[in-house]
Amino acid sequence: MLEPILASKLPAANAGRVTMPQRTLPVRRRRRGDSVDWQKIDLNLLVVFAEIARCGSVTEASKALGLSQPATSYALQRLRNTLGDPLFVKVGKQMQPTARAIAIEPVVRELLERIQVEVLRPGSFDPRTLKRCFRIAMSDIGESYFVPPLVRALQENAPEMSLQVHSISPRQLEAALESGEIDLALGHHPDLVGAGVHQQALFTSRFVVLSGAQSEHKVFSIDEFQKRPHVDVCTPGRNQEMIQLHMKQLAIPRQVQVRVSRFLSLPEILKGSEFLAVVPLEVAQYLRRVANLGVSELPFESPSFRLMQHWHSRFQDEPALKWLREQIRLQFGRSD
DNA sequence: CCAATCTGACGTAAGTCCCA
DNA sequence: TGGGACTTACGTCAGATTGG
Repeated sequence: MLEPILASKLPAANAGRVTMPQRTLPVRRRRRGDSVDWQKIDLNLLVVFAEIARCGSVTEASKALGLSQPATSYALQRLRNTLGDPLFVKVGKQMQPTARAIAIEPVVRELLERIQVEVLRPGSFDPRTLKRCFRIAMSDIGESYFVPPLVRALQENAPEMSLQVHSISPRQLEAALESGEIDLALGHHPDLVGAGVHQQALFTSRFVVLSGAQSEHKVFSIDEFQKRPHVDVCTPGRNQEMIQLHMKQLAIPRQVQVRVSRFLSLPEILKGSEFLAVVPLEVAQYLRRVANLGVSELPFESPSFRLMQHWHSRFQDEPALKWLREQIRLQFGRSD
């Protein structure tokens, strides 16, 4: 049995019932260099810890855990002895976490999550039967390019899974990946290089000129490119900024007469007009297919950019997301 | 192999503390 | 002062270990 935390051997006259000790529990301190006694640590204690931290109450935690309140309290006592810290102290009606509890809570949560995903679930993953909704962030045109092949792959291999596309500004992407609001971000996101973010390059792309008539398959001279009126697409993504900056650096002035926020606005503006638009190759190919627009090379060397898939390390090993990333790599990945 | 013993977790009952 | 919340002693039980 564990040593009782409190010196509570009672006088016989007290008939076995204890006088309550001081509120501040004299927890046995673990000395630096003490080795952990693995025989005393029990993962269930971490589950109890996480639940008390979540509820701020031993009683509420015990209800959530399906234990009696004393059993939960006893579990907390064992964890206190193991870690050498009170972990929670009663402040008013709440059990407030100590500094140590605040420090270890995210670690404990991540551990429990990983155990659930990597230890308890593996082997049970079957894309044919798993019901899951994948949440992917991409641009409007990204939706048109990435989603159709992805939906076909899902229908073929994972009929129970569904897809939700989110439009999230580049600045909020990292937080959305970290919180699990989205599972994956697809596109050109050079800023998305946070410590916890993993990435995989799918392919390299470049910019081309989109014009109103499909017959217009020529290479524009720099003069004509500059003379014709332009439509600029100002999407929240980074690649439009990149090409606009590139042309500025090359000192290629253009007459930008229209600025729009979506690629999908281009067909109606370009059709039958003199307007030109500089867009990524995949966007141009898509719009040529659906709207009979003309696609030409730029009259100067185009900068290139890489289309990637990004995800957070928290979900690096989740089987369903591993499977999804592999499907995306198979569908869109190509060595350039 | 089986009975005795040990160990540890849980529930009950009850004491204490704190706040409204 | 009563009620809610936490803690502890003690009894019980189940699983592990030990010894014949």
